[in-house]
Amino acid sequence: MLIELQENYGHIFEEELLREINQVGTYKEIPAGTKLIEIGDYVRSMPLLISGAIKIMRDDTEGDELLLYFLERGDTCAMTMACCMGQKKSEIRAVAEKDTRLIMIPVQKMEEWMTKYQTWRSFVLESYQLRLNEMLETIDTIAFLKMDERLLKYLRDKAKINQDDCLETTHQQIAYDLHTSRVVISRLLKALEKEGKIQLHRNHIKVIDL
Amino acid sequence: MLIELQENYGHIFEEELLREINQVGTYKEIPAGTKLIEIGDYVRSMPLLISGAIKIMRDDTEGDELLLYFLERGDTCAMTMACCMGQKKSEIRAVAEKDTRLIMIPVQKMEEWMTKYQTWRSFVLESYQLRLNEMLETIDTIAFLKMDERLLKYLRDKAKINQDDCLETTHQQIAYDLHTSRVVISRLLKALEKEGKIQLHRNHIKVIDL
DNA sequence: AGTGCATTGTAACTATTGTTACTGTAGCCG
DNA sequence: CGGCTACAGTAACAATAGTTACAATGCACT
Repeated sequence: MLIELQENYGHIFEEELLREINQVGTYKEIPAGTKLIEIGDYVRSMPLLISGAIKIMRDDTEGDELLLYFLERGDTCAMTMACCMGQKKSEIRAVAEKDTRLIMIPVQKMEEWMTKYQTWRSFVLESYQLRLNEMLETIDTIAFLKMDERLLKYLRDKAKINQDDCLETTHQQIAYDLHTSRVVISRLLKALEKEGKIQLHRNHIKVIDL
Repeated sequence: MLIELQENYGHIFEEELLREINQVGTYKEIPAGTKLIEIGDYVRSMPLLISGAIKIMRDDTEGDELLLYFLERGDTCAMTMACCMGQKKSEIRAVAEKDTRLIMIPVQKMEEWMTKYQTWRSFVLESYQLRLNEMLETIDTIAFLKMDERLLKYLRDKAKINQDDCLETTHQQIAYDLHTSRVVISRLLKALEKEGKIQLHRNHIKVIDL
């Protein structure tokens, strides 16, 4: 674990903090599709991502859901921090988008380090800033874009996160992420295929030119 | 200024910090309607609200705009902090919703205090958490609610913020805040009036029962 | 090979929201 | 007073998104 820590966080944390993380953190390998946090969960530790990607979703009580953003290597979940510190229930759902490796840090430590390490403070603050900006971008997307543009952006983002032109997903899954219906997605995907931007197959979509 | 500081922030900040704020902060009275921050501005100080309310808007380059949330007494603007710390341009626009009194703190101090005062650290972190949750609520609203429900929520929020059943605004202004067209708002307001929930007048709306 | 299920394609229709266009009216100002 | 402007009411229509219903196809499993 120490080597992976060095590689991914060596440039931002000092030696001593890295050693502490190594001591109290729990290394985990998460297979794609695993649910990490459910809405209403009490969260007692925060993740530091080593590799892979995590999808953060918002759900409401009616079964509506919506993709908020992805977390990647070097990211942590500001929402989770907010929950930990505030002793609140989680407002979001987290699902591994790909096979993911991460280190879990217990809440107590993360508060302790806030006083102890300048670099940790900066990291936490910067994470909040990043997340606020991601949330802004999400708001832009749903407020200002039409469904066809949102779908395009979704496909682009997904291809980038997975570093793969071939997206393994179903129309229904996309519909859930964008909070619309399967039929609408099928319709728009078909239009994109006719424009030559993608190729549709069962259970996967090949990105040609977005 | 010290008295107002005591009243509004006395219970969260220690004496010494209050004195420092009193020294370096600039007290300002802002009349309703004043534009505080425009998108693209470089921000070099953060506000601590004493009284009144500030409306935070998101704009894009096409002239689209959308109300994000209101700031009230005891609040500060996490977006602004994010800008200050990151030396970035503002992503949002801030306009005084009512006559507002606030204290402006220069960036350098706010960073210095992060190391020096435990209470300041907590305040900053808590502000980020509050703002993240406001953003989540905003996302819920635009993603899951229809325009008539969004309008209802808007009227409720506005009445609460202004502590007044009589909202001084125009249909066009509401349309801007909700990012839709004036005609749509007029239509929906008329429906609410028929349901007996509001009374429409020129330049103001009387809230009866929401 | 045949059954069953998940996935996709498509048509037809409805609902919601956005647009255009025109009218009326209140209030301000010369 | 007359004219200007901002605000509000409304109809008619267009565009977008959501819904229902059903057919077709691919794949896993027996």
